[in-house]
Amino acid sequence: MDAVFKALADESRRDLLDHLRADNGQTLGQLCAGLPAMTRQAVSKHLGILEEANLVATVKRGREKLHYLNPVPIHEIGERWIGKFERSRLQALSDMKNALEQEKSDE
Amino acid sequence: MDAVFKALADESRRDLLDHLRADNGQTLGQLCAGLPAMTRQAVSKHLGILEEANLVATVKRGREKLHYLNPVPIHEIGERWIGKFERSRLQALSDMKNALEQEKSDE
DNA sequence: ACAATATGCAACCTTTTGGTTGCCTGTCAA
DNA sequence: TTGACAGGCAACCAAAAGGTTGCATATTGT
Repeated sequence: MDAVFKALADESRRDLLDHLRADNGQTLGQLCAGLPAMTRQAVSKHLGILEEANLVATVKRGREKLHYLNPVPIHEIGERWIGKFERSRLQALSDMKNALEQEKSDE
Repeated sequence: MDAVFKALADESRRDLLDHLRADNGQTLGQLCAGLPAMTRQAVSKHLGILEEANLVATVKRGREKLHYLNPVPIHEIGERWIGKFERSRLQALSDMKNALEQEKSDE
């Protein structure tokens, strides 16, 4: 679990997860295009860390490598500090918040 | 949100959250007693970081300061990368896992 | 008032981390 | 086969993070 938290501690890596969530199964090159402020080697290093933390799974296809977001470790974070009752209460709250924001963007 | 992930990146701070989850509202001194491998100043620093990340809320009572775990930011982590459908699926899986572990410890 | 208790603040040091540059390997298409 | 494309590896550097020591402040009980 330590690797998961360490991996999530960096903004660039969270951005990478965001990009994968928006478009799953991207190659290193594609992800680099989405983060122009970083060299390919830096992105590659970050992906390595995310992969080691089991937050992304990869499939090699020819000379390219596809990256997929794995949500399981993220889900397990909540299991650690949030009780069963608290969870449904918090979920209700954030659902309500989302709904309100939805309404707001509709008007 | 950055502060939250940074705060959770450290094992000692996660331990502190565990201790608070087990027994909410502890003072600095009490928490130190639970982590004998660290000086009071180190624990204090960690608590400061957790407080800044809004993961713990504090109440001053006389000369002591009580620390309470705040689960809201933790819950919001899942909201970022886990979709609505995925969430219920993952929850069902971990509930099943917990149930199986429960049975196992009963026998 | 005063000593003990509970915590806060700041300077300092060591390790870890994010990032870069440079070079190497493997795969595809002409 | 050969050049271009996709990615991997390693050494190195600057910045950030965790931890310690030392001292200061505030509250409590006698």
